[in-house]
Formats: sequence, structure tokens, C-alpha cells
Amino acid sequence: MRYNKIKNMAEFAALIGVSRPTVSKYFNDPESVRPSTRDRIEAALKEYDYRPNIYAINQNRRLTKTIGIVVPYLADPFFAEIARMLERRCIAAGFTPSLFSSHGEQALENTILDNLRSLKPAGVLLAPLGRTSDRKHIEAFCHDVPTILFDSNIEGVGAAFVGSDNFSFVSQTVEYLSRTGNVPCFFEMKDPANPNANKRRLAYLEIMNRLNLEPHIIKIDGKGWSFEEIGRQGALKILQEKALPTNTVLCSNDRLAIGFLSACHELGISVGRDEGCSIRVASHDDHPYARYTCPSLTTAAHDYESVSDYALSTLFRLIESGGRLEKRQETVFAARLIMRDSA
Amino acid sequence: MRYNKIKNMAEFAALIGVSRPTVSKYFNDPESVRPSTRDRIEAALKEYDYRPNIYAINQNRRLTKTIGIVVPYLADPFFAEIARMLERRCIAAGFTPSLFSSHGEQALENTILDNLRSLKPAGVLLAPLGRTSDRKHIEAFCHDVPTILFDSNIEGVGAAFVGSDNFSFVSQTVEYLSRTGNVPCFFEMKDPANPNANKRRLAYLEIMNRLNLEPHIIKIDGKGWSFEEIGRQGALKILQEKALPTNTVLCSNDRLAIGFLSACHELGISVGRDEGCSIRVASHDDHPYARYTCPSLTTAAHDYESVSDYALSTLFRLIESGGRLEKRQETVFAARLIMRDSA
DNA sequence: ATCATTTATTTACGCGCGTTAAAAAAATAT
DNA sequence: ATATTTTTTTAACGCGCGTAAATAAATGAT
Repeated sequence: MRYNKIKNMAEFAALIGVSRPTVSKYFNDPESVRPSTRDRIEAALKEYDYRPNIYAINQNRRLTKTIGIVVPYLADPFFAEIARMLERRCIAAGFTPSLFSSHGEQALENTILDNLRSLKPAGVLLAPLGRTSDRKHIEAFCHDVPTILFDSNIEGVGAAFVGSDNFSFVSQTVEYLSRTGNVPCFFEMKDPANPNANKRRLAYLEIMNRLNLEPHIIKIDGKGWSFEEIGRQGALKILQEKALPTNTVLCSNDRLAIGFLSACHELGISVGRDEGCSIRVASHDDHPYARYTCPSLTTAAHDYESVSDYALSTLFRLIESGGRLEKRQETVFAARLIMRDSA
Repeated sequence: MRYNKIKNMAEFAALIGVSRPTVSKYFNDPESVRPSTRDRIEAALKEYDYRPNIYAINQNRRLTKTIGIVVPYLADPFFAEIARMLERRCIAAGFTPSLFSSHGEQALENTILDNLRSLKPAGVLLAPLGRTSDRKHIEAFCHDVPTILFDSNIEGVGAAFVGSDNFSFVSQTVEYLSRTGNVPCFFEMKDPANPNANKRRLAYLEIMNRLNLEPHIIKIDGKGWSFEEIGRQGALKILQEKALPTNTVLCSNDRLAIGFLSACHELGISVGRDEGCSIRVASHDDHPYARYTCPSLTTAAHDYESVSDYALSTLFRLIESGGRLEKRQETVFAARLIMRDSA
């Protein structure tokens, strides 16, 4: 590693004794130059640490090698985990992932998309806020940038949607719970921002109907993204009022369940499927912490792997086909029931 | 909003009837042009949605308005939370944050820094992996890019360090625990990657010594970033072997404690400060989930606000002073004891 | 050795903007 | 109205690279 600072490609090319276009060709596709020259370039690359100026590169490209990843709330370990997998796969495929969190705010989601647009990304994976998203804005964005929606679907927006099959989640938990004990009631936020929550409620009603069981839905107050606290407060209220219609509670998602379990503990209510426990609690998502709640949480797990794999392979297809797919496809993956101690 | 797509600044300027340099001047500092022309530009900006090409802009700038934020593991809610605050403050200050996670891997940390360097960021906030970081690589990076370290210190690297005062954390928990019950033993990973862990152990020893109490350190196996599982396994082992020297356990960090509590629950060991509980567990960090463990976790809280505020204001000073500060400063903030139910 | 083919070089232009110096115009002060 | 200051315009260059066409060189097959 010499101290000579190479300022541009021409200088670097001159140093090796190749022409600048050849070096340019090499950076765009190392396989496209003769092995002997490739070796010379790579040797020089080791000695002098030259890197092409990415701004100059991207100025002339219509599209960059960047893939934007936008999630609604990164402080939610569920999204952090998905983002982690997506990033890895982007890197493996030779793209540069760029990660953004909307932090639960519509305005921020919009500005992120605005900024993203001017980054000229090859494609974008967007998990929208959901009900609080600015549909028009996202539509306009998707019109300009190849975008795959994931996690939360917005009907008709984006080139495709990849997510989880909410019906599969709820059918498995409801079926399991009602087979092994009392009929579950459904615990959820009154006004869920996430469309999955609505689908899960409908699935619950549908399945209870099929099983010829009476549904009970408990709707709790609260807004924002502090689901644990919302779940805890809601549970405290219900439990103190002894308003629970059955001894089995199915939470819409794990974060609410975490709050629910916390409330149970505070009130000295024992949770679990064992004899002597007074209630059972189950949920959906298999949040990274579901394993460590007390008791550990019975839940339906996302197929993280498949969702992220499929979302990215769809995006790659989209990119290769120049930004348009034949038809907007919605692909959802089934859940896997994870039986633990809470139910 | 018209359908006319403006492709460059010249076209946009022509549309308003101003010269291109004036528009350029406006974008660099809106205050630098006459109010009347500013109004005309801004009116046009509303009508046609022109945005200058950021690649063309940054190609000629030595530094951009980007601030890089690098954390070791974004799926850890602690870092997700800090990242969230840092991002907000960057945006408020007119910078564009760009967030990266090393995902616990040295190789990735290195490539992130390499990529970041070519982004020519105005400055970088780096929370390094710690012991597993490539010191040389980070040093070289800091040599080229104005960088503030946070969370994990690496002696002598970066223009400054901002973090938490580990001694303050441990002294408060130890003092509280030993005042209100039995003497705490210290529960930690055998080979912690994070330098804070080492400082906390030393602080524990120091404080126990001052208080004239006998220290006990329990070192558990495990590596990687799955601290909950490591804590759980370690706790199961210790508890089953009945090898706990006292009935009070002070975990090095909350994620280990979450695993510890999970193990206690599995083994039917009641945790808490109440009569009838067999052990007490406390910890450090005030992890976002510490409130929702069962029982809720007594811990020492980071001053997130102050750390992120100070880290960024230091970075801004650094940027304004052209990338060099008089002297490398290490600033740490005291902890706040959060008394909950676990101890 | 000859011709066809692949790969490299040369030359030249363009991308969208920053920036600067000199000239012109507009605003402000006298 | 004139002089002075401030702002804008004009014109022009540079940044580092992509890219294309024409030419030259190396390679491979015959």
C-alpha cells in the first residue's frame, strides 16, 4: 500500500499501463476483460487502494446498484430481523442495500421515498406503515421506481407483494388452542395501523365460524408503535375488570402478548398450559423475544427466510425485466405453529 | 404539479427565468438569494417537482451532507433505539443519515467503512463491534473521515468517544442491591466482545472491594450476539448445579438478564424482591424490553438522550472545525437506577 | 502463415452540477 | 439624479466517469 493517492481512473489506468475504458470495463464486469489484464488490474488494486468515485459512476447510470429497504419501525425487532436477512441477500447478489426506517411516521415515510427516488436505486423493498401510509405518495413512487411491497400489503400498489398468510397464522393457533383447551378470545388494538391485524381478526371470525364456536373479540385502546405498553395496559384493564370471556387469549401479535404476559405477572395470574395455570396466552409472529417471555410464548412463526428470499428474488426478476412485471402478484407464506409454554 | 419532467438545473432555471448559477446558489443556501427570486424559485419548486441530481452535486463536493451511523448489531433493540434518536437529530440538523449494521461481523464492519469512505460523508458516528473489531482498519478510516465513536470505546481511535459511565452503572446497582439484601454476584459472558462488559466487571470488583464485600463472578460460555440464549443456557447450568454463591444476581447487561429470567421461570424459581421469592436479579442498560420481563427488570438506564445529543453535537463541532479536534475527549454519562420488581 | 475472431486502445463526447470572474442589472444610499 | 452596493447573469471550465465508434492488437483456428 503506497502513499500515492490516486485521484481518478485515468491516473490509475496509466499506472498499470492500461487504458481508462478498459479499467472502467473491469469495474463494471471483471469477467469482461482478458484474464491477463484482469490480473494486472487486481494486483494494482491491492497495491494502491483506488476506488472509483461512486458519485461520478452513478451520475451517468440510469440505475445504480443500490437496493432500498424501507421498514415502518426499525426498533421493532421483527423488522430489524427481516432487514438483516434482506441486507445479507442484497450483498450476496452484488447490490448495496440502503436501509431506512419510517419510525412510524407518515411524513418520514414520504421523505424517505423522496430521497430514495433521487438515489436512483435499482429497486426498493418497501414495508409500508399501512393504514397511516400516504397511498398517493407511495403509488407515485412505485410508478417511478421498481418496488416490491412486503409485510403490509396495499392493494394494487407496487409491482408485487410478498408477505405472510394471515389466515394460516390464525387458523393454526385457533385450531390448536380450541383442540387442547378452551375456546380462544381474540385480543387486539381497537384501531390497528397494520393491515395484517385486520386480516387476522377476519380470519379469527371465519375460523371460529367454521368450527362452530362463538367468537369473542377484545379491542383495546391505544395508538402508536408501543405495542407492549398498549397490550399491558389493555390487559390490566380487562383482567382487573374480570372481563375475560374465556381462559384462553389469542393476541393479534407477539408484542401485544408480551405486554399481556407482563400484566398477568403483575396481577399474579399464572399463565400456561399446565394444570394450575389460570389462563393460556398465544399469539402470532414469533417475535425474536417470544422464546424468552415468561412463560415462553406459543405463537405462529413467520417464515422469515422464505419471505425475504422470495421478496428479493421477485425484486431481481423485476429489475431484470426492466421494472415491469406481467401482473401484480401477491405471494404469502404459511405460518409454522411454535408450541411453547404459554398455551 | 405538471407532467413535464425537468431533467436538469438549466432547464428548471430557464423555466423560471433565472440563471442556473442563481438556482445553484439557492440550493446551497436559500438565504443567499434575494427574497423575490427565492419566492419565484420556491413557487416553481412546488409546481414542477425538480430535485437536483445528488450524484452530480456530490461529485464535486469534497464532503457531502451525509452522516454515517454504524452500529454493531441493529437487531438489538438497544442499538435500534439509539439509531432512531441519532437519525432524528441528523435530519433536524439538515443532514441525511445513512444507517448501517455490522451484524456482529468484522468483515462486514470493514466493508461498511470502506463503502462509507467513498460516500464522502460529512461525519460518521461509529459504535464498533469492540474486541472483534479490526483496529487497524478503523484507525485508517478515522484518519480519513471525521468520526466519533460511541457506545464502545477503542482507546485512541476516532476524534472523540461518547458513551456511558460503566462505573456509574455498576456502582448504583451494587450499592442498591447490597443495601437492600444479599450481596450480588456478577453474571457475565466468559469472553465478552464489548469493552463495556470488561469495564463493568472491573467496576464490580472495585466497588465490592470498597464496600468490603466478597465478590463472586460467574462466567458463562457462549459467543456471538444471541445474548438472551447465552444467558438462558448459562443460567440453566448454574441454577441446576445450584452453583449460585448468593441469592442476588447482577447481570452484566439486560439481554443476559432476560435469558436468566427465562431460565428461572423454566425451573420454577421465583424472582423478585418480595418475601417468598428465592432470588433477585438486576442488570444494566434498561433495554427497551426490560419493562416487560416477568418480573420487570431492575436495571441501570443509559441516558440515551444525552449520549445521542452529545455524540451528535460533538460530531457537528468536529465537522465545523474541519475534521480535527484539539484533543481526543472521552465523555461518559451517568446511569439512572430503575427500580422494578426483579430486585 | 493466413484469416477470422475476440479483446484492447484511442478518441471524443456527454452527464448535471459546482464554481469563478467579469459584465450587467437591480436595489439602496446619498 | 447620481454614486454605491448588492445581486444576478453570462460564459466558461472542471469534476470523474460512462459510453460509443473506429482502430489496433492479440488470440485461435485452419
